[in-house]
Order: sequence, then structure tokens, then C-alpha cells
Amino acid sequence: MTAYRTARKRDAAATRQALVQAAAGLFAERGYERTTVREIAARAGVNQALLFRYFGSKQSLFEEVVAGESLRHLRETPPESVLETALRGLLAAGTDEQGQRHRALEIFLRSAVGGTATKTGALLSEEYADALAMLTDAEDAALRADLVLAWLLGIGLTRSVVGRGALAGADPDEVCALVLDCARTMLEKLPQNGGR
Amino acid sequence: MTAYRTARKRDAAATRQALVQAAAGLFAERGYERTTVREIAARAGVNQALLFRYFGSKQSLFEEVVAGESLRHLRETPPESVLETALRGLLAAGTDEQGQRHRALEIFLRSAVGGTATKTGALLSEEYADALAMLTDAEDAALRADLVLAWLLGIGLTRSVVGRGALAGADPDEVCALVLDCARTMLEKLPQNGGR
DNA sequence: ACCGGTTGTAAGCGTCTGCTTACAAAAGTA
DNA sequence: TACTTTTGTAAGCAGACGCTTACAACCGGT
Repeated sequence: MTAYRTARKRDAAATRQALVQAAAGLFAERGYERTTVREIAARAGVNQALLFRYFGSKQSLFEEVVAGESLRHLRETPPESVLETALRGLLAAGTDEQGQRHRALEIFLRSAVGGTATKTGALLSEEYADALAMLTDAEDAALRADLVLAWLLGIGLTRSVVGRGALAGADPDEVCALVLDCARTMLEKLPQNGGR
Repeated sequence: MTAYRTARKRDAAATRQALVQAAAGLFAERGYERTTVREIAARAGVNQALLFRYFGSKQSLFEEVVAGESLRHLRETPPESVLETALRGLLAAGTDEQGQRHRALEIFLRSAVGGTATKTGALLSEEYADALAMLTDAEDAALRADLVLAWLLGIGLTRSVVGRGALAGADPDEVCALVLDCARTMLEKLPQNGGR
């Protein structure tokens, strides 16, 4: 390494984006705290001092990742598909069979536990809960939505962290069927499973 | 501090136990990675070098905490009460209204995400899943049990980490009613809610 | 009284972390 | 060309981390 490479291409925008993308991937894989700025810079193929020039701090970069990539995806999804889309995104974690999927909850659950990234994460989870709460007319809609969202997070946690047991190796379609069926007792406007 | 204190009482067993108890509390509050050996020693009122004399490493101490305190509690609980007991233990997290409650899942969910403590945590979650799987005769019992366990973890995650939203401030009885009702569609042998 | 093993203490080692600084090379402008 | 500004690089700082070491105080047995 560092053999030839007299100089980089001098493209600030490209460097910024490379950092954001590398960070998004690493935050999803390892979480906020376990990802180091040196790793991010290395994956982006960039000197780590640039991370601080462009984003100021690791925390600010995290916020940009969540606000940019994650919230955009969510807002483009209609409420009644949020559950299934998020669930399938979570079930596909690790296997990058889809180029661009809902990585938001993955990033959140891997990062939130630490505590540093909580403020940004809380905002994200609130948006998900709000979307889910539109699927019921019950007066405790907010609580029901939170419970369903909690289920999503728990499934992601069990899958990607424990990585063992029946859930880890289960067929996504089967999991979807069970979960959606069960969730319909809490959110009555949830559509039938599309099959897919 | 450190004013008089010529010497400690020289009681190895008490020191060990003080370390285990302090560690259990801190692991439940902050998780494995965010808890430092210096904090554990400080809360135990003990020199941090003793942690290494008695346990060898932070990881070994963690294993002793999980194997000792947590698994014992679980094994003393009949399968049909595991869900409600664990759920209520999780809902009581933070508020130490009960002196000794099911802290196991709390420790697990706060520690597992990091990754280091995964091996020990996986064993713990397997025991929970096995207990829950006894509550259904469906052929996908293991998957159903994992999904319910995932829900528990997700609820604990949302409650203790996000700390905002409807779930965080909800009445434990209300949450129990909703969750147990819904879980009964997956685990048919689950008893009716005891009211309590 | 003395000695060997146990328990507690103070200091620090090596490494990793987020972040900063000083500087060199490229691009824009005249 | 000469200059300023922008982009990239190398080196390192201060603090925290898990863990180790050298040593002092206490204890029981002889």
C-alpha cells in the first residue's frame, strides 16, 4: 500500500459521499460505538482526517447517515406497507441480496443500545411508530404501534445478533406470514399478506 | 473518601460476591461494553486489580454473572409463567420496585448487540426459547418461540433505550394484556392473563 | 517470634479511541 | 507566472480502556 498513489482525485463531493456510504454500511453491521472512524475512512478509501473536515465529528456523520439515507426510504413507503417492507429489510440483513433496502432499523438497533446515538435514533423510531399508528383506530393506537415496532426491532436483534436458533435460519416468507397474521390483531387495517 | 481506611476486612468470598453483584447491576444498566472494570470495582468498593485476581478477565466475570444469577432465576420459573414474568421484569427495568427481578433479558439485550458477549448471551436466550417452545404443539414451535422471545427483547429495547413514546410510559398491566393476548395466537397453551 | 501464603493497594504498561495540527499538492484566479 | 483557496496526507495528542506488576498489610501455623 501507499506504493505509487501520488495523489487523490480531489473531489470533495465524491469523498463526502464515499464516507457516508462507508459509514452507513459499517453502522448497520457493527453499530455506532463499535465502528471506528479509522474503519470508516479505510472502507471509503480516504484519509481519516477528512471525516472531521467534512462532518466535524463521528456523531455528526451518524446523524447525516440516519437523516439522509434512512428517513428518506421510510417517507417514500406508504404506511400499510411499512411493516412488511421493514420486516423484509430486517430479514435480509447480512445477505445483501438487495442493493438498497431498509437498513434504517438495522442501524438503529445496532447503535441505539449504546446510548450515544439515542437522540437521533429516537427520532427515527418515532417516524416508524407514527406510520404504524395510522393502521388502527383503537384509542391506544400509539401503544399498539410501539409494540409492533418493538417486535420488529426484537426480530432484527435476534436475527443479526444471536444469529442462532430457529428464527435466524427461517424462511422470510414464513416469518412474514406469522408476524403479519399476529400483528393484525393489534393493527386491524393491516392488509393481507401480498404473498410475493 | 480514602480518609482513614487503613485496611480492608480481608474476606475473599465477600469481595467476590460484591464484584458479581456490582457487575450484574452495571451490565443491566449499561451493557457489557459500556461498563468498565473500574466502574465495577468502584461500585463494589474494591480495588480493580482484584477483579482480575478472582475472575481473570472482564469476560469471565460476565459469564459468571449470566450463568449464576440469570439462569438460576429462569430455571425456577415454570414455562407457562416465563412470558409474563420476563415481560414484567422488563417493564420494571429502571424502576427498582422489586428487589430481585428477572434481570436476565435486560443484561442480555444491553450486552448482546456489542458482539463480544454474544456466546454467553446466546446460551441464555436459547434457554428462554426452549421454555416458550413448550407452550405450543405447532410443528414450527421453535420459530414461534423465537418470535415471541424477540418481541420481549424488542419491548425491553424500546423501553429502556429509546425511553420515549407510548410504550415507555405505558401501564405494565395494559402492555401485558395486549402482548399476552396477541402472543396467544402463536402459543396456544399460554394461560389467560392472571389479572394481578 | 517468625514465616509462607493470602488479600488488598498503587502505579503503570500497551493499545485503541476520537480528534487536531502542520504541511504538501492540486485547482482556481490574476 | 504568482497568489490564494481547496483538497489530501502524515503524525501525533490526550484520554480511556483492559490488564499486569511490585509491593504492603494481614493471617494462621509452628
